[in-house]
Amino acid sequence: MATFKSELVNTLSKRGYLHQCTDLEGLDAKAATGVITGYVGYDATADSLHIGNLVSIMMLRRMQQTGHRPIALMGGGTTKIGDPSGKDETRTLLDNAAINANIAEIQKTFDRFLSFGNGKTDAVLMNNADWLDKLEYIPFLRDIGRHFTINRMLTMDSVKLRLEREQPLTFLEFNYMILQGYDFVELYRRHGCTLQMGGSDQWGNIVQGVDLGRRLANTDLFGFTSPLITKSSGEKMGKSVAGAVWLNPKRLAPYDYYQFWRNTEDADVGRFMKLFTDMPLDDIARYEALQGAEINEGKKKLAFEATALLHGADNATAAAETARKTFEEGTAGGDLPTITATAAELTAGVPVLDALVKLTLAESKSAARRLIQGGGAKLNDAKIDEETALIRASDIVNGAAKLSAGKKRHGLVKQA
RNA sequence: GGAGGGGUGGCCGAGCGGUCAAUGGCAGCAGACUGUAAAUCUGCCGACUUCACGUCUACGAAGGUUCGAAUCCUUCCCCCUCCA
Repeated sequence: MATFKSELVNTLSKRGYLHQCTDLEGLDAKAATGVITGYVGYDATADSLHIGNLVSIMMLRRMQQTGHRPIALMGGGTTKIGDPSGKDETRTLLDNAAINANIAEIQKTFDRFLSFGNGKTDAVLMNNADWLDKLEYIPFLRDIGRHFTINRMLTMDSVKLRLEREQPLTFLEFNYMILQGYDFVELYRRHGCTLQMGGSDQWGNIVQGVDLGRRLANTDLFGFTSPLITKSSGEKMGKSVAGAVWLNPKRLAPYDYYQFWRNTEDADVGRFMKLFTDMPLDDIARYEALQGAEINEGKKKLAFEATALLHGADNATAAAETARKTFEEGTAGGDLPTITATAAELTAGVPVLDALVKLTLAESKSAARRLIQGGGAKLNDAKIDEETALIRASDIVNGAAKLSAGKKRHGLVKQA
């Protein structure tokens, strides 16, 4: 692997973030001699970012770690349009209040990965609604629209694929890339931002911004994309036993986040350590050398480090301890989902079916029945054979009865 | 505006008067094997309950024909292609 002059490009390259760059040598040279301001844009369509955003968040973190200034750009304005990339359907549009509420939540996530402030390398959070909302149609068309040709836009994957698949693409969405390109120039003007990063699916949009910078501001901007991170088995990342892998703890508990990483495929451990933790490369190399069941040690380390970054070391420790008790001791860890029952309810017996549903171990009572019929439900690690089984006071051992759906999903029933 | 084609369960996609809650694939859940891995094999996979080939809700929407429709007819909505 080539060695670069700048710590930034070196790090990005060695840790596996590099997919494409508009001018890698140019970026490297610039980063070697001064502070670069770079940004990544994020949708505000939900109140939480998810695992798919994490690579780019880490890229911003790497920028700061190597002495540069990251900008997290919230798409308060572009969210009102909807990015057509990779989608066949027009997104539901959100109103201002919902978007702003989402941004407030997402900001908390960035606080964990970046240090914000007014210093030279302090991170900045921007919202493109600040300039996009004020745009006037005719002046915008004349100043910006003139630099975009339909011919070119039609060749962009986001547009081309939609058209090839004979799916409708509204004019509204067609404008998305123009606005994203304009964002880049706006950030350049306001903050001297010269680098836009993103996932490989953003390449087209990013290049448009780089071009626009040349035409509009006569300056050289840089674009940098990361590869699409998939599991070694070829699947997309992004499912935990609890559903989507959200970064907001309100949506996904630290314990479940830990478990997501704990269940990483063997072949991915080293790669994910480089991307998603701050572990030194030589440390990672030692874990990569492990074989067979020993790889589990690497997965624990990965899970701990990744969880500690997002949720703090305390939460990571608690999650690791719960996982250890649950899977290695076979007892019940404190971080598992919990419901309570009164003494009277326990005397009468709490139906297992209800408890499974309440603990979200089953989606419905019917699903709970099927789970039991399929032999996947356990009470205190003993298979439940009867759908009518009850949880009684005598099932509460050490303060809780453990209900399980399969080997990995557990919940506790405690006495109120 | 004209002429064709199409809207089916989370997705893709069969069905084209009964045996259809609807073939198949993907995704998902569980079991076996394991190392809380992958691969593989097996079962489940609309909801509800008294678990039973029971009830309810479903094949764009609303009506109609029929003993009986996702399948036929009418009107409406939406999408695609070609023409103007």
